[in-house]
Amino acid sequence: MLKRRLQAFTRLSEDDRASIDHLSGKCVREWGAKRDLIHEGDRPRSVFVMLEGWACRYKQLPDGRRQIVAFFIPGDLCDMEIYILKAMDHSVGTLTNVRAAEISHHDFDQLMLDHPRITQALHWDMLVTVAVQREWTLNIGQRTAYERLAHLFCELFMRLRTVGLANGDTRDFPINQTDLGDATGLTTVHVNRMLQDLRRDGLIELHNRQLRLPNLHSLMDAAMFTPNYLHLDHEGRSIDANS
Amino acid sequence: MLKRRLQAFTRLSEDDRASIDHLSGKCVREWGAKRDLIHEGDRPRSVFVMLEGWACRYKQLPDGRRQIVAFFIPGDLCDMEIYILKAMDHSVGTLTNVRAAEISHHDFDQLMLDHPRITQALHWDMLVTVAVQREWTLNIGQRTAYERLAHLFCELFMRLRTVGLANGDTRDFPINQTDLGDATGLTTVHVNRMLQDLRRDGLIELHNRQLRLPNLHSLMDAAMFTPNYLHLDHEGRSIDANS
DNA sequence: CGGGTAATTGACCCGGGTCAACAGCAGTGG
DNA sequence: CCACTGCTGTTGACCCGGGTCAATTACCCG
Repeated sequence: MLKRRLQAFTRLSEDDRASIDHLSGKCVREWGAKRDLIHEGDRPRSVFVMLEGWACRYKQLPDGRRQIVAFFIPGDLCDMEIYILKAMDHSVGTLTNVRAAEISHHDFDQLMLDHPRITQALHWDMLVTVAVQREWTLNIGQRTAYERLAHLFCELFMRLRTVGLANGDTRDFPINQTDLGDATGLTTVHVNRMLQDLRRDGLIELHNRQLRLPNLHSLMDAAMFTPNYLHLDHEGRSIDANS
Repeated sequence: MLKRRLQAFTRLSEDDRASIDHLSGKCVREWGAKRDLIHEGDRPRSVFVMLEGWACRYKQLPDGRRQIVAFFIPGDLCDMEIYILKAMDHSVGTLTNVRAAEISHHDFDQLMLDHPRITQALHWDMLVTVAVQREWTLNIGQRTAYERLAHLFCELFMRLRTVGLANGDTRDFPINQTDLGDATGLTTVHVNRMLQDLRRDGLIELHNRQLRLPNLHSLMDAAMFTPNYLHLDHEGRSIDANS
């Protein structure tokens, strides 16, 4: 999956891909839902490559208010960068059961030294991560509740496709309404109501942890979504319309 | 200023500092207030080092709603990273008159090649930028209007200090209420009212583009501000209480 | 069948938005 | 020196998107 994700940016050699596979299989661990992989204040340790399940970065205020600031889906890297820093400024927690590969800093550094194209792809990955964070700031700061949710669905829909977790116009989407609320700065109750509106308008279908977007174009319009900030317009990109 | 900022992270050699000074003086340009240095959709060009004045990154929705996603103050770098990407996903505009040094990618790459400590410091800078972006997401997503503004003041207050733009407990603060609103996801009217509340509570004094924080500790409490996400706890950090 | 999590609903409320007018003040030109 | 313009800050009246609280329903899953 990581392979797949990086190849959205650049072509990797056989050798590059083999190295990624090797590291991704070296130390695989599992977590249940709602566990912390690492907590704010901890010293950053290893790098994780998400293999299965969903996780998130989140921050919390002293009184308990919680903001999810990013979602991790399979193929995503957690915190590769952070290891220069002394302490985590946020937590990473699972949302579902998660399988992930833990990679030591040493192995990770070595990977980058040996594979310049991977290094470049990782740099791209970091830039995209920041771009997404900026888009979230816009999303929460300016869009209405209805638009925010629509936008989030568009984004995740596209991201899931680029790592191959696509099935026509539907995707596994194992996120509950509380987490959607924490990600969009809304309450569960209001998320529920807006989902109903989105359903009524024929823009989403969401049952049994399955998300179907029957009319992606209209949804994008409603969300004022443009995929430019995901920066998928690169040589290695596999352009396959809807799979 | 850039020097100063990077030295918050690591000690630079005489030579490092000289090179930064050299590049920062090489091609200095000026802009009036409310001009765009670069606009969403443009191909990223050079790197800018802010020398004087304030600028911001912002994004806009098709209907005109505008979100400032970051402030640039002297010493900040704009878009050093972006040049791998094909098109800007946001704009950079001035808020006041601005003087900045424009550095070509070539010169910039060369600087990094020749000065590993600078490279590392720039990497740190990028990580801090993302961390700030995450904090903004939390700020807008979870804090109330009053808290949001309080938090913004704390953050900028500290950042201004680390680049030496400090004068006891007061700082130049040339930002109008509209921009404060665009940065916090609030309307001008409401910003105005919350500023009045903050003044009434003795937490801020803001006249004539001068910000004084007579009781920083209480303001931080009110904002639930912790400076951890600025990651200033490094070897090179100049620990000077309040200057 | 029981217990736990997630989704849904209704009644009510409030933080913050909207709209529109007005005041203060610096700059500019006559 | 003054009228004019434009920007920024301020105020008041009113409204609405979204929050709060609390109860209820639908699902799992063992």
